[in-house]
Amino acid sequence: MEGRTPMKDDDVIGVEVLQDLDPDSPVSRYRQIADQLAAAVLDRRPGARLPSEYEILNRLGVSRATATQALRDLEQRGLVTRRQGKGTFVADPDRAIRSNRPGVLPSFSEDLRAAGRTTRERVIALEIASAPADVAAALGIGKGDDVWSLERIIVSDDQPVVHLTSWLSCATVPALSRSAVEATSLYEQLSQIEGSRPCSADEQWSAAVAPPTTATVLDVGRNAPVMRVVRTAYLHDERPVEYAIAYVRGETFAVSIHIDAHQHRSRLLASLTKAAG
Amino acid sequence: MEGRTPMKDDDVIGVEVLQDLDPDSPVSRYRQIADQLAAAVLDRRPGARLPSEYEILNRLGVSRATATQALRDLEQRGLVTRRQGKGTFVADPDRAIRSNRPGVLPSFSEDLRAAGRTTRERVIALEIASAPADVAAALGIGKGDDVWSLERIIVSDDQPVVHLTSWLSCATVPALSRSAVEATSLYEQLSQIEGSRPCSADEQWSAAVAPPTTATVLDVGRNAPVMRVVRTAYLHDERPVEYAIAYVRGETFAVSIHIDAHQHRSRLLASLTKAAG
DNA sequence: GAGTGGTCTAGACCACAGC
DNA sequence: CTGTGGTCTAGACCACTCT
Repeated sequence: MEGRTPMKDDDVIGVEVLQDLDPDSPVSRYRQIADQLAAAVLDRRPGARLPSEYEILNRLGVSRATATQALRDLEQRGLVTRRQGKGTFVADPDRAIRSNRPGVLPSFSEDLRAAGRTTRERVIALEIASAPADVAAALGIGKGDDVWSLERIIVSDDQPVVHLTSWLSCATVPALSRSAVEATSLYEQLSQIEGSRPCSADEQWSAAVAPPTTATVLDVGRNAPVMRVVRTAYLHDERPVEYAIAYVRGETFAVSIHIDAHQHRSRLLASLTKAAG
Repeated sequence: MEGRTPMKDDDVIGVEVLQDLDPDSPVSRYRQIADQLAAAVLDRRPGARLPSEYEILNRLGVSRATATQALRDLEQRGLVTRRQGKGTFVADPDRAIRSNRPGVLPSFSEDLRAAGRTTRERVIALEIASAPADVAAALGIGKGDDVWSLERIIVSDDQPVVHLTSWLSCATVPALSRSAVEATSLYEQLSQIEGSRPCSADEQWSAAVAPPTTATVLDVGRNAPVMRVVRTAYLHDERPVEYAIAYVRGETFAVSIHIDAHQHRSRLLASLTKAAG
């Protein structure tokens, strides 16, 4: 329809951004719509308006339920907010969910790049070791079994920010090379080994003092506060594939959480961001 | 089958738990179904099976979309996981979302109680002060404007765990009494003042060393690591109502995050839990 | 093959916001 | 009033899992 209230072009994402759907795509229709809109959202300022459900269904010839599902998908990713009677609008980027790439787990490097920082990874050591008790328990293998032990530093904007050690069962991940990890990333390498792509992860973030070696590597004082992150990553069938302990410079980064009780539902997003103060 | 929890035949939530819906209720049908199932889920062990969509629609006479929406609602709260071809199952409680109570923001006390600990709140000071710059900026008021300053300690299992200071604009919250806050909770009090119920919040968790007064109050050493939490709580119309800075004993509690890339979607839950190690 | 959830259609009525 | 999202119906086809 023509004749909308005069508004800056900047504040509206028109239906024109939507290309016809690919009927042969394995990707569902609502997902194709959502992905197109997600790309458009990135350029826009918070508060910009998205096409309404009816505009989408008229443009693409889908049912309303499909248009609704596309917009709800974006809402769940934290990219937009929806208001009854008003419309769908670009959300505050601080409140976006960590990874928007489907099926891919966010890594520390990704978090940092999402925060607008450069990243570089350096492998300190990659070797086969025998699993300590805590590692064996987390990976569901026997104590003393062979595991890859991978120690890395993530350097961001020329400052060492994360010191992390990962353990992976040699039974699950037969081969791993230092050059490949340095060239791409650990998760990238795992994705290329059939069936060893991590699909979910549990992380625990707590405050701690930097252990001596970490303090040296991160170039902080002996009793410096750090975020201690314990991560277990799982395969599609819930078998653990990676157990990692990371230390993040405490004064530099924080976990941001947004809690939303609108609409009688608690929603919760998180991202690694610059710490306040 | 491998799965982290073995399953018995009797780990089934039958359709019998579902009572007929109240057609006069202002609560939507899918929400009534979800709430009934949520109550049933609490008693069950992870892995227990929920009624299928078809069992629900046959039992209650709703359409399949409504049954689907109920189960998807539970999935978004982190209470269940759904698997194509298999069914819907009770999720690991560690992966549940922080607050399951609709429309209510989780507080530190709630987090601790959810972790199975007792809590007690003690008000150290409640007074009207003039807003410092950072508080004024967060609350969207002028520097020096009148604000409530509320300093509290949360004691859990006879140990001081959280030291927090909240600031609230006197313009938004005209009255506040020490006894009322001690008897219930700050958020409970705010809920009873028309229009001052917090609906959403941003939190930032970072690692820090305990400031001197906090170290004394929490009974930790001078350079002890703590979680520094900065929270801004918002009303329904997005106006800020509370700005708070809290310090949580670092070695005791952690933020747990679960990232799920199943089904081409990143999902993210968080809860305050006991720290590992 | 039977049962499950994933997706989709083509309608419908409602509550809410803004004019 | 119109336009928005919230909810709902009564179907449908599909992909996946298990037997």
